[in-house]
Amino acid sequence: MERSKTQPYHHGQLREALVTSGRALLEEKGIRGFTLRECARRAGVSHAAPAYHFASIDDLLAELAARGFDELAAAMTAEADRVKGAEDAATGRLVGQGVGYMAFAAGNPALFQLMSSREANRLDTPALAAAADKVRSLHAAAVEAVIPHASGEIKQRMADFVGASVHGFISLLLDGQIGGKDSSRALKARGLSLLSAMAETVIRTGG
Amino acid sequence: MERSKTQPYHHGQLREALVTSGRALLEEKGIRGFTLRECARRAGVSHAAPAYHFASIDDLLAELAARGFDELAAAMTAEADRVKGAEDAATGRLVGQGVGYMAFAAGNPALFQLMSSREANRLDTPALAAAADKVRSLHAAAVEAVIPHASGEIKQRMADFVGASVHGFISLLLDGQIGGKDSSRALKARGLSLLSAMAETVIRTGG
DNA sequence: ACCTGAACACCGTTCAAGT
DNA sequence: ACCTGAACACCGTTCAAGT
Repeated sequence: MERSKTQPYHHGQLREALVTSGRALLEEKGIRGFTLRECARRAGVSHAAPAYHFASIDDLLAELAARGFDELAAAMTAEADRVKGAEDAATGRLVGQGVGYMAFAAGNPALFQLMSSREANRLDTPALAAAADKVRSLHAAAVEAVIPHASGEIKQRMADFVGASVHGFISLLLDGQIGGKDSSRALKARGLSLLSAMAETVIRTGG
Repeated sequence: MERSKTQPYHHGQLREALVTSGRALLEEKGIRGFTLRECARRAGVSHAAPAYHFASIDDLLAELAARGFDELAAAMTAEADRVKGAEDAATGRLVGQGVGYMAFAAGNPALFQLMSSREANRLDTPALAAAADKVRSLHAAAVEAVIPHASGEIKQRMADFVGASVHGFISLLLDGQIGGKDSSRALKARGLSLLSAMAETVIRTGG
């Protein structure tokens, strides 16, 4: 196979290129349509090339999931920072993080589903575990700030509650099990309504 | 290929046999390890045989998901009936349905994940849509009974809330994102605690 | 009508060989 | 060190042929 100067034998950035093409492919085709050979094709290399950078297809998926959790945590923090200055700062952050969580999931539905799948969890690389943990601690910290004087047990149960409400709502929405024919605006309102009911429960239970 | 009398050329019950072997395979290997050829193998037929009963592998998965929703609805109803006679009957049913939901998911994790996946939703057969709708209406009916005098909007939002809390908690638990090292008993307690906080929120918001 | 076996175009992974 | 091309054992789907 002949090669031009713009297509050297060594790619140089193949790992990153595979992550990029993989992420796009995941959103296009979904988890069941995701193939390593197509990732390689889009990165312009042979189907055997990825093996040097990823031990297996699951290894690439784990990397995508880990980066997804990093982005999710960043989206939560960014949205919480954006809305600070509302009535109660702590409650604002709790709700803001929920908004950031939902916005990330809505913008990256297939990646989010991968992150929420048992297969992603099964092959837990340290990077994946650490990234997922970051998201949990953000929820816990926001709850802590809202109900600082509650018992540890109450705090943990409210963290469960917050994580479950936020994750459950956006998951059901993306699966099409909530609000089939509602407009995007109406769905956002339903999401915000849920987050505010959630925040009230935290305040009432822990205060 | 020679054939004994116990292995006739025509299977007779192949559709049901494929559903049975498919469901077992799904739980064993997970969604990514699920193959039509292995289903056929376990049912004792050639790999081409399933094509007569299911148009594609997605068609079989849709059937598994639809039956899963039927079972899920039955599990919710059964558990709600079992606990009736508690303090408040309506609240007991609301919580009981949540317990039934979580128990089904915990007992059939891979099937539950399939039911909660975008791919299951994408190829929406009428049977699948109807079965999924049943679960939603059970949540809605339980909320209705707890807060009969609330507005339609409040009722819908509380139904969102109930669906999200229950689904989110068990999903995060099965993904390993909640209570990694907790015992089974401790996890059940956390689930019940979440359900009771959820019920209180419904009563307070809608009453 | 229902099922088989061969065929086709895929797939993940491995590995000698190339650069 | 990084990548290729061939090879292997799979896979979903199709289709002529068998019962």
